[in-house]
Amino acid sequence: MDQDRVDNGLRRFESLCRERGLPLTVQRREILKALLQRDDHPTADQVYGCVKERITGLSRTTVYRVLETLVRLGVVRRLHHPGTSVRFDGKISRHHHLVCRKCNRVIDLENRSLDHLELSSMRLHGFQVEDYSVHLVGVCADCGRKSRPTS
Amino acid sequence: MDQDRVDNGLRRFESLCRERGLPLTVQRREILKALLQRDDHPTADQVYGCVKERITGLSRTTVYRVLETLVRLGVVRRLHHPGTSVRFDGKISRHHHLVCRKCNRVIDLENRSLDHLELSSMRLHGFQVEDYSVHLVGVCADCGRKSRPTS
DNA sequence: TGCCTAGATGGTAATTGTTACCAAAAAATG
DNA sequence: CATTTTTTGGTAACAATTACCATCTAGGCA
Repeated sequence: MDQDRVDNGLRRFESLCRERGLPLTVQRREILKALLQRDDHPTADQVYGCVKERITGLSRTTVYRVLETLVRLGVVRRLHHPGTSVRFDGKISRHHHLVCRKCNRVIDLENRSLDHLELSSMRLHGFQVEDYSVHLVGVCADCGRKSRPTS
Repeated sequence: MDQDRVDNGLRRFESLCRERGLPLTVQRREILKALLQRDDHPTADQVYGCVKERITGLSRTTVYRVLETLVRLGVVRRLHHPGTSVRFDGKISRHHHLVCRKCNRVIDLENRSLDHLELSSMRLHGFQVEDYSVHLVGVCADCGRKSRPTS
């Protein structure tokens, strides 16, 4: 867990709220904090699971709504894993994903050489690229170990 | 629509079925054919919608099951769009995706310069990469036009 | 060709993830 | 503080997907 990322994220969130006149609620702050403190990509339900201990009476509906708000503010990313449900990621700096086709796990990958792809010369039919990420699909270490026991 | 892709896909599917002792059913063949004939990424329900006309009494459940089987065989890809439900793609050659963050549309992008990223030097923590794709996130031509009417 | 068996299909019911709705509660503003 | 606006909580609705089981079909064999 990276305390700086947590602090910066919260600060950025607070100033964005003031800018747009959005009330700063306990729920929004705690849900964002929980996301920033994690290194994985929890589902809405997993977020609910870990935040409800800090906010008594927290509703699942609120979690969905707040996550949506945070995405709109640009402080959280929505991810679409091969598993099932939508996932959320508090890390908004450019990073890529290792996707295991066996267990469906998605692991973050930070890699400088993938961060600077040359896109300018591409014919994109009027599509304006704002960001990108590379999805590497394959077999993760755990699953690879399982399928070939001794080699 | 690319007749070669359809034919090749069906042939590959049939030999894979024989290899693994999977029965060659009408439903499997028609569902795969429908996917190969399309250029977009339909949901299970959209596949159901266009195949049920050719197979009377086709069940939605079967569509889900067959799509799963086709993915396992490797003749169809499962995609996870920002929209909601899972989508399926009969094109299994390497290609990339333009993802519009406004309308959630996903457009295929074929681009040679993205097809040969240098991955060998990467530290992947034991992850074995089999394939990859680049997701370009931004605003599609239609949505861009809407938000800035005259410029 | 017709029978047999494993495996696939159809249809309904159950489950899961997500959204709609509205009354009650909490922020912001002056 | 009082007011106004927005959010929250909770339930009900909804949509996508899966479980289950009786029926049916493809493929192998006599």
